[in-house]
Amino acid sequence: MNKQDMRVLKTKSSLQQALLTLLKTIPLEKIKITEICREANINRGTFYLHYTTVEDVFHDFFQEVILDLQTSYDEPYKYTIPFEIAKINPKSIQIFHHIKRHQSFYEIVFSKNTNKSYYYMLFDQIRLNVGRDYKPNQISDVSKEYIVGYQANAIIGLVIVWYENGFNETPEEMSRKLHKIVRALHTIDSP
Amino acid sequence: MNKQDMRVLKTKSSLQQALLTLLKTIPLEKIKITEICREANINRGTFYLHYTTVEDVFHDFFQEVILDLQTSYDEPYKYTIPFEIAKINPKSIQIFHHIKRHQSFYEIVFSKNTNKSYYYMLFDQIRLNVGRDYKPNQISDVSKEYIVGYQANAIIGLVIVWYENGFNETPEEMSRKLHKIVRALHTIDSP
DNA sequence: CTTATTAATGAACAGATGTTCAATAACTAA
DNA sequence: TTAGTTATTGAACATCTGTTCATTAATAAG
Repeated sequence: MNKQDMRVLKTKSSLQQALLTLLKTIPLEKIKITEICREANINRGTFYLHYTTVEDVFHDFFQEVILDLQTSYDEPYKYTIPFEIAKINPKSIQIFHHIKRHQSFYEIVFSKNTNKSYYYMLFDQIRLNVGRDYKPNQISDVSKEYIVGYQANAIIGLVIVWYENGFNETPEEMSRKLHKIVRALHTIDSP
Repeated sequence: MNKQDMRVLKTKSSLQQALLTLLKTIPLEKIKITEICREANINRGTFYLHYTTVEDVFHDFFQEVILDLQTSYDEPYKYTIPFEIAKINPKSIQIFHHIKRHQSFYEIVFSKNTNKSYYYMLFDQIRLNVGRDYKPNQISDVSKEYIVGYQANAIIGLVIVWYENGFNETPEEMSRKLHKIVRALHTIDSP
């Protein structure tokens, strides 16, 4: 399975293209290996040479989406160093633009029928970035990883509600919400 | 399919018991319908009379777990009304005790290979309770559902990190962490 | 206890999965 | 261009899925 081999590249891209075609009419979890192979004109035995499940093929795509997420997240850093989410211009929170851009992918990510691997890929990437903003000893006796996990999944919670509402709000509106919540949690109700 | 019929009850409980037995050695997503039926001495055709997938059987169990979650969540309310998470005694945050009690279930819930339906059941239940603590106009221009989604999923974020660490910390320690984070987010960094 | 109802069974089916194999075709490096 | 490597193919296999059906057995209600 030489990755340079043109035959391998061709086979993989045929399968990926076939998956995209099928995804327009069939939900991911209902797509059979047999069906992808039929659509791609690839022998079923060949499929198992490269992938083991239909989701494996989807995984390849998702890598690119995650790359775009990182680019989006890096955006505001270009202008604000150090990064403090509570003080930044909400317009520069680009994650919601990224999600809206890949809406059809994220509908799969948040669908209750697909497994959690894509959710965790998203979670990990956001944790990476939230961790970058972390200031040591922010909260005494609570380790960084828990605070980061808390904050990263909170953002995803916002996105899940957005997803449940059919992604109706604009990305700008969502950025504003996040900005307001984070600011509020830092300012209201102080003793 | 009369739900009163003893035969139905017997069949269902046989299948449920068989699932529990198999779960001790095989992960949920690898358990085949054929295997449950073999273990339960139930005809495969009968299985389809009551369930459609292996996960359907698991679902029945999970209902009971969610019930226990609600009971745990209700605990502190008995003593503190109105409920304010930032001011409550961390010992009375019972959710982590609940999860530790059902650790083997939650290992399935958070496994990256199972689908998101159990995650969402947990999320919904926590949202229900976070929503109960909600004070109107907490954050202007951000609707309740988004704030609740944010906070509920944040708590789950904490649990995911706990899960990743093999549930090593005690429930008391986790309650303390949540308490500290919530308090900190309400008190530090105020202008 | 009897009877009408209905759940469970076993058998059968087409289709999908996961895997293996020798034969063939396509590719790379020389 | 050629020779050697290796990906792809098609065929075959056992197993699992999803569904249907007449037959049998268990149950609830009178």
